[in-house]
Amino acid sequence: MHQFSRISAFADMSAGDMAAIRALAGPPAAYRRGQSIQTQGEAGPRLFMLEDGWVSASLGLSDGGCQLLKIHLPGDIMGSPSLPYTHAVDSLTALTLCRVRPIPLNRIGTLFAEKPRVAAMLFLSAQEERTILMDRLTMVGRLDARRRMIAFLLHLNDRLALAGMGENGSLTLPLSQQQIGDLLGLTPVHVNRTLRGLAEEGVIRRQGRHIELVDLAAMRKLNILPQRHLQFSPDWLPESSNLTDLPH
Amino acid sequence: MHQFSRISAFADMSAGDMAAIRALAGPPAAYRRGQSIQTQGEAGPRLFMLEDGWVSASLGLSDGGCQLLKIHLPGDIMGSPSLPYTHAVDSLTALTLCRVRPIPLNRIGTLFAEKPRVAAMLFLSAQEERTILMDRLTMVGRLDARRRMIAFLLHLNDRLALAGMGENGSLTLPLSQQQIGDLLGLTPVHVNRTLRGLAEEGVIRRQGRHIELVDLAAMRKLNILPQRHLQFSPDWLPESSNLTDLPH
DNA sequence: CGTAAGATTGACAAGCGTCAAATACAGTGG
DNA sequence: CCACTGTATTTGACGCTTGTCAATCTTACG
Repeated sequence: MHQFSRISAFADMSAGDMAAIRALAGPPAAYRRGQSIQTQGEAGPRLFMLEDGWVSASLGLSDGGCQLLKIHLPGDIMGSPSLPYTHAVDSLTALTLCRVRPIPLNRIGTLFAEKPRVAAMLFLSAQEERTILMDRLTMVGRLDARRRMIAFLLHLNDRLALAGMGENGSLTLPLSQQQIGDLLGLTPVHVNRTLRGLAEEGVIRRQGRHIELVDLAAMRKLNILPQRHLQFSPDWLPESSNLTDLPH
Repeated sequence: MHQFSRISAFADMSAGDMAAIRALAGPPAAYRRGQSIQTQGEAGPRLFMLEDGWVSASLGLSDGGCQLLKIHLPGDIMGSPSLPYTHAVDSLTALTLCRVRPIPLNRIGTLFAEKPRVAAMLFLSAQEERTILMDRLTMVGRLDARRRMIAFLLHLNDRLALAGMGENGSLTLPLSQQQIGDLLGLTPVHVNRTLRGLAEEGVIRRQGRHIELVDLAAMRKLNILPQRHLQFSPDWLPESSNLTDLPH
């Protein structure tokens, strides 16, 4: 009940629809910080639901480089980009101690057959992720380091707030500066410089990996990316099938 | 018949499934080069199928910057990233004279209700686009200008080859160097320098906007991004509903 | 207490952006 | 057919953001 109220992607879903998604997943497995859940290139895509903790999705390059593609928070479905491929396209790594539930692929098939409305919302969720990546691409392609950092901190802050994790304007990252660099397309050294700069200007305060966004309003004004407004239950969605739609 | 044999995303679809997608779209409208099909921020998402010509999807920044998100080729569905939102997230602009067919949204709803297999392939198609964006993000975040250009040229060459448009190793871009820069996260000046460099090294040959990839093998060796292998009809997909599944 | 990983800092180099001017090119109207 | 005009391409000079290298310091943890 608790962690599913904070799935941003499914914010608009009915209790029954949420139960349908939740029912897909198997029993949870635990991973320690740094442990690999899925390795890029491994055969056969797998699906997961993140029950608790933080997970990174990343793409490794043959020259040793690494790009962090997404920070997964509880409630996220992980592994879906690999579904149309023969091998896993990204690596999933536990950023904190976390619990992960596998989702058997054939249940996705029956979901499409039996619960068209939930399937459509899964489709919409994929499109939302696509838009988030479009924003990320724009951020890395057209913004300088300072603006990238601000956009990143704001985005994560909003996601955490929406998920009910941690108070607004205050976050503790389970990421090294190396990893923040891999996320933003910067070197760890420059991440450090950028953070120091923001702190010296008084835009943020920090101690260790804890960061406080001092002047949220000023930061939002510096954020060039357009605002997005979710409308997650459009009127063209198919009706709920009323068979197994009741919670519990 | 013709242009649908070149939809990479639906390469594995049965004739019946293809017909189901095709049947969604309305009559085509024509757009001249530079004309806007959809404007970022406009109310109410719309869906399109590109019948003929090239279209760019782009995201404008409030400081005047612009990021090209995707080059759409014939057969592509356009506008889907905006579906979960109240307003269009990207702009669609004709790069060449092109024909575009609108897809009424409610038909997507009935598609999910009546053709679960086709709906699932639509879902897979969204995941494929997501993976392509993940590759783009990695490219812009971790590769220098030279490698970005090579990866771009290779990617486009492969897409065109797969679509049966133009011979392998030879392409004519309907993009200005400004637009290539917006695609790769570079300035037009640096795009020019990079292209000149590649030409001087003999990796490519060019006259105007026509580019020949002289040494495809060498270029592929320089391409750091991992290769992807589509498996677009996994065994967990739901069965075709056998009502209107026959071609014609 | 010792060790390893991460954070911080400085000096330096380089890739890319910025500015500006020159050239080529396409479309238009006379 | 040609001058005219705006747009895209090309090129050079210069500067700044960011990357690279390397040393030091801090922190976490066994």
